[in-house]
Amino acid sequence: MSQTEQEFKNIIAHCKEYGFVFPSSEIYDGLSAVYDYGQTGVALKNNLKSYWWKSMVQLHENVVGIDSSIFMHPKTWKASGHIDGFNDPMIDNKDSKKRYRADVLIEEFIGKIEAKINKEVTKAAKRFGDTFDKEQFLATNPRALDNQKKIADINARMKAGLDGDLALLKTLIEDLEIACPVSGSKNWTDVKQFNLMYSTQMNATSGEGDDALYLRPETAQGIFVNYLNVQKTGRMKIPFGIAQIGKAFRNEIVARQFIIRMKEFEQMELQFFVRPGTEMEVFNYWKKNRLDWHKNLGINPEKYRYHDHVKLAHYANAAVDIEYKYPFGFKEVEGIHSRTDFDLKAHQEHSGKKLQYFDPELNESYVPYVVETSIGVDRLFLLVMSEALQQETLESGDSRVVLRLNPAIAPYKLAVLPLLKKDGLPEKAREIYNDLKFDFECYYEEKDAIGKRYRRQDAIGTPYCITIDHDSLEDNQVTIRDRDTMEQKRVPISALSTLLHEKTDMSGLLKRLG
RNA sequence: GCGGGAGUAGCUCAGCUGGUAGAGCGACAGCCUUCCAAGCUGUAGGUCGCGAGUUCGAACCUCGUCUCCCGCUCCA
Repeated sequence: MSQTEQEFKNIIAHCKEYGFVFPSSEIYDGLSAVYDYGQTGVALKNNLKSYWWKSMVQLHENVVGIDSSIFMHPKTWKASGHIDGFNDPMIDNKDSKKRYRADVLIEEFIGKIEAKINKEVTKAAKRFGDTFDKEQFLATNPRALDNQKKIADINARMKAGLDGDLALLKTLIEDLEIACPVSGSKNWTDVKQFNLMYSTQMNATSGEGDDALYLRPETAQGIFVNYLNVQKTGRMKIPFGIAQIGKAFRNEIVARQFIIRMKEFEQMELQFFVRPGTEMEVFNYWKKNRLDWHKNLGINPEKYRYHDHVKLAHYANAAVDIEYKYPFGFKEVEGIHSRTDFDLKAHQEHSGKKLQYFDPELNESYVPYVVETSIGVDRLFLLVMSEALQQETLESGDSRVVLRLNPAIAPYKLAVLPLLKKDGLPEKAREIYNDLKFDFECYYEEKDAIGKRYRRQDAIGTPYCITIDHDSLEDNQVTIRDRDTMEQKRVPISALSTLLHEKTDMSGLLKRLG
């Protein structure tokens, strides 16, 4: 096993052992590509979400948040293109074990016939010279006519297949004698429909038909359909943004690599509405802003890179990914897309409702352009764990495992530890705990030797431990121990609150964003 | 879905050519301890993934099945 594989396994093991992430329904052997967050995991995750939400909504006066439903009107997904784009008929070649989209195979075949026709046209054009009339040639040449008829036939049959009967697609592929580009064989499996969206139904009594509902495959559409509601009720002026954090569901054919690709996952998305023509400027703003946000967490900047999309999705005119170097290589953690007016226009058409904005400066109405930033919470979580989890060797020769989380996102801000479990130390410690718990996530622990307790806190990333000893009873001071340096110093109990606020508050992290 | 690997205590694993389960760490309770995984005593926890078969007898052999991990498409 390579070192990076080992590193990755360590992270997964650590996540489970210290209550960050568990396989879903583990007592039933787990559920593939579904995970649960445990007691420490949920705290870290909530803090990450809070960091994002505050940096978006609280720090931008022209950004507001919403929380839309997972269920949406079925037409939403028709408009967004997910019905067409997320339902693929797939076919496997039994020899090469490769999987193809059946419609793509057939379209490639059609492409070949079209190439033949074009060849004929070029040949004829050469022969006839200037007098050549392409339209007339196509309408009269027997071979060209024959090929055009073939294409029409294939298209008709493919449409019939795509509209319902998948067996027709297989027959078509067999009739056309399409071979696998890899193995060259014509040994195909049956065509199967892969629905990347999970479906359920609206009514308790029926199972199909017009009642079909989908679990949203992205949170973005919930923002688009609410764009006018928010704009009007919030009296928002372009440019403005709507932020949302929520679950999304995708039935990935291959979903793996721990929480990198899950069937149920969480997204944090901002859709930013702008005047057409200004989108690139805004795109570049968010491109920089988002990477700065990541770096501000204290993540090694060298582990980040941008990945500009060359091939753009149908809805985008610019796209960039922020990638992080996970133990198994660079992977996308966040995407920034300039989506043009694709989504709003589509919803306008499908709903029949105008989704325009009247721009008082221009004195005209238009459908705004959208710049989106979309980050996977779970990927961010794994990123942070990968970055923070460190094993270090101490001067004494011992090793310790320490989770160097930024204090603002750590599950616990401090642990309150009586040095001994007697002589009134626990009572004094409880007193301090009960005082601080209103402002900070505190962990109280009196079992085992103090060193052991320190290490346990290191493993879950608690930035500070305070220890109450006999002197504390007299002088009202405690020892505060720093997770990263392991240094200790004596501070008055009365000074703890101020010190901890300063070191662990989210506002400190946000202020550094500027 | 296909190919490859693997399922034994909370974790890491041992368990020989079949004789009804062990270690280390961890957990819990107690004792002792004045600051970095110390020591001592005790306790809990496993129908060996599940189901059949072979056998006097299966963690081990055979078949089936489930799940996880790694590769093949796409993406947050």
